[in-house]
Amino acid sequence: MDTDKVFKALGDPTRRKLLDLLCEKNGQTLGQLCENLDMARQSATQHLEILEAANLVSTVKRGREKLHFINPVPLYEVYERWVRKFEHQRLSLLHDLKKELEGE
Amino acid sequence: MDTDKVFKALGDPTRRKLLDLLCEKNGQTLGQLCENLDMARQSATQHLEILEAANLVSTVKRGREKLHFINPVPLYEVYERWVRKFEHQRLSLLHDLKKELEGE
DNA sequence: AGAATATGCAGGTAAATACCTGCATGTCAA
DNA sequence: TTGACATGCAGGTATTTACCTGCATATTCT
Repeated sequence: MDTDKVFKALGDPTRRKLLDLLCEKNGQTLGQLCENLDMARQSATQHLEILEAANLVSTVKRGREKLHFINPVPLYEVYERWVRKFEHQRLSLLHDLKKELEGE
Repeated sequence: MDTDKVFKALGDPTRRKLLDLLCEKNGQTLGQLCENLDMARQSATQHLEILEAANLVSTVKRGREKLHFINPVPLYEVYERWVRKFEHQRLSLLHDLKKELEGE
C-alpha cells in the first residue's frame, strides 16, 4: 500500500464525498457521480483517477460506461498500521503533560 | 472536529513523521523535532502549526522552549466516524462487482 | 448510417502549498 | 548585563493542485 497516496487522496473533500457516494451505492458511472458534485466532469475524472491510483477505487468498463467501485481495504490498512499505534497514547496524554510541566 | 483540517494535515509525509516522532517521545521541543527532519526550522514550524490547527498536536511553552504533545483523539474520531462505515463494504465488494458485470 | 450519449485527451490558469532567507523577540546563564 | 540559545514574524519563490475549456474517440439506439 502506498500510504502517501492514500492519505493525499483522502485529503480532499471532493474525493471523500466521492467515496461517500460510492458507499451509498457501489458501481456508479462517472456521469452518475458527477450529478452530485457541482463541478465539471473533467474535474471529477481527475479526482477519481487519484482515488484509483491510491487503490481506493476500482473501475470496470461496461460498453461506453465506466463503473466505479469503492475498495475500503486501504482505509482499513491505514487504521491498522497507522492509527492504532497512537491509540494507547490517548490515555497517557494528560499524564505526560503534567509530568512535563512539573519539569519531568 | 474539523474533518477537513485533520485529513489535510495527515496528507503530508513530513507531518506524519512529526506525529511518529511525538509518538516515540511525547513533549519534544521544536529544536528536537527539527533534528530529525532535514529542512529549515521555519518549515517545521509551519507543519507543526497545521497539526496544531487540526488539534492533532498541543503545545505548552516552558521558558524559551515550546513543547509539543500529540493528541490522538482526532485520529480516533476519524476512524470512528469515517473509516468504520466503509468496513462492511469490504466483504461485499466482489459480490457487487460480479452483480454489475452481469448487468445487475 | 447518423445522432445522441459517455468518456478520454490535451493543454491552460489561479490558488494553495511547501519550501526558503533575513531579522526580531524573548529567555537563560555566566 | 551581555552573549548564547530557542523560537516568532515577515515576506519571497517554485511546485503542486484543483479547477476549467475545447476537441476527439468510442458506444448505443433509431
